[in-house]
Amino acid sequence: MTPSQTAVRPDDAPEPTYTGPVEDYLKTIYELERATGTATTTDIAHRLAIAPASVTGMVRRLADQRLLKHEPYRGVRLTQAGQRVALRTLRRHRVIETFLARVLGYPWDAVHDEAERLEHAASDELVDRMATALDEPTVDPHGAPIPSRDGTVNDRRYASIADLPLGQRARLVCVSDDDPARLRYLAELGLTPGALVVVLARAPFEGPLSIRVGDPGRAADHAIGPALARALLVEPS
Amino acid sequence: MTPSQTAVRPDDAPEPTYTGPVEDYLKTIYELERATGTATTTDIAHRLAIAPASVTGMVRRLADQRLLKHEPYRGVRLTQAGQRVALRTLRRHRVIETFLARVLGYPWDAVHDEAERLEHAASDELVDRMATALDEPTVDPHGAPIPSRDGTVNDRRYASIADLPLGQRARLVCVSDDDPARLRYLAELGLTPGALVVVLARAPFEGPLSIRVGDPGRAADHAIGPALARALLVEPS
DNA sequence: GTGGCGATTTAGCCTAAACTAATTATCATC
DNA sequence: GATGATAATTAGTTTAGGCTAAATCGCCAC
Ligand SMILES: [Mn+2]
Ligand SMILES: [Mn+2]
Ligand SMILES: [Mn+2]
Ligand SMILES: [Mn+2]
Repeated sequence: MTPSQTAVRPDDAPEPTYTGPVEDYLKTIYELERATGTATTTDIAHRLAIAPASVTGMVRRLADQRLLKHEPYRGVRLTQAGQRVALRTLRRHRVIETFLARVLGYPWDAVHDEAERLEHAASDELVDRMATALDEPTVDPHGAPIPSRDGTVNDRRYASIADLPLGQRARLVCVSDDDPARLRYLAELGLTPGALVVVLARAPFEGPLSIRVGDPGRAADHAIGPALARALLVEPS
Repeated sequence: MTPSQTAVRPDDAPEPTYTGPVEDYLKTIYELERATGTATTTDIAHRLAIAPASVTGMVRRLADQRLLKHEPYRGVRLTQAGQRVALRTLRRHRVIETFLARVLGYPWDAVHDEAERLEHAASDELVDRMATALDEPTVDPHGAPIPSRDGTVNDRRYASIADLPLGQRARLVCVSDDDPARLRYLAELGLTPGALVVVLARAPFEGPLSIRVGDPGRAADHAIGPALARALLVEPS
């Protein structure tokens, strides 16, 4: 667990405020860049559920504000300034999710949608107070790392359970959080962060995986599809 | 303390969602109507810190949506539907203020600005969870009544300390919440909801009031201006 | 009743952020 | 090296919610 610097703040200028849509674009681009190297127009459009032409328009505005660089027909890359805004928004989102789950008893499949709106309305002051009340949490309810106040984040890459060698014991680290129904299903299977998992068998041709979930004695076996498997990140143990 | 019906919900239709600006207009109009009978263009503009011409435009849109009736050059009145939205927003605002103060330790002069934004992003679900966690509070940190889930509110009128007879003992019920500096000053003077107050003297020609604040033994005397006095609501006791 | 003045509305403009339809660029394939 | 298929951009439109400047209304004083 080596937290590594991914963005620095160059000075103490009072960070300007951005609109909700702008924060969501930057957050999405940050995650796409991290996942696939560069963020393309279509990917961004798909994630935000808007038309590709709309993305082109917003990307031009964000480039004007030096929040990203746009290579037409190629993709976009966040600047340091853009990354800073993205990480601040990601911190808000994840601190809020954690607060809703731990303090207000929200089920883990309901926190994401609520946080998706609150992240744009909550002040840094509020988010910091929540973080303090939670004793400075480092991961959100789905296992995603929470960036620190000063914009550093644990950006360690984990393997997906889809790539885990047969028989290798591992801990579930993180699950993707955007589909409530999927999250409810995962909880039913005991697939929450920290759970012990082993892959028993993997069927060929994009077939299902047989997995054993849970600590010895209370383990249960399940079969999951390859798409679901790719959304589960694990750490061998 | 007789809670009286100020709005009813006619059916169980899923209340549509409104934009932040719309909610703020309706909330402001509700309060102006309550305070002065009718809400005028200039009053609304002044409260929301926007140009009167902008208010005329928005009022037309709100009238189109049957949220209020507009008599040109005369003023506006909320419809039942408009009142319902106003009270729901007011409930959110006040529950959020109370939560910030009691659970997260916010000072009472900082909760209003934060709630002014969060009230538009928080779901009813979240607000109800906050209210439950607070054991269904009935007043916010400034003493204003919190509308219930079903849209009823204690709309009892209180006298201002400016109108209190000399020597009459009274309890401070509610202070206006929009000026942080004023709130900090009131706290310094011990003028928080529940405080015992007596008017000792009142200078003529809009002069200052001499008041005694606090329970016998720990009481202190202060002089306050008439404008400040009008912002302090009391209940004789 | 007429003037004047403050309150209000109208007219015209702007920005953000979305859309659809049409055009253009890139790239793999023949 | 020409050709589609796919991705991306451009062009033009829409809606919400602001703005300023100009016109108009309501009402009080004379
Ligand atoms: Mn989330
Ligand atoms: Mn969001
Ligand atoms: Mn308030
Ligand atoms: Mn507000």
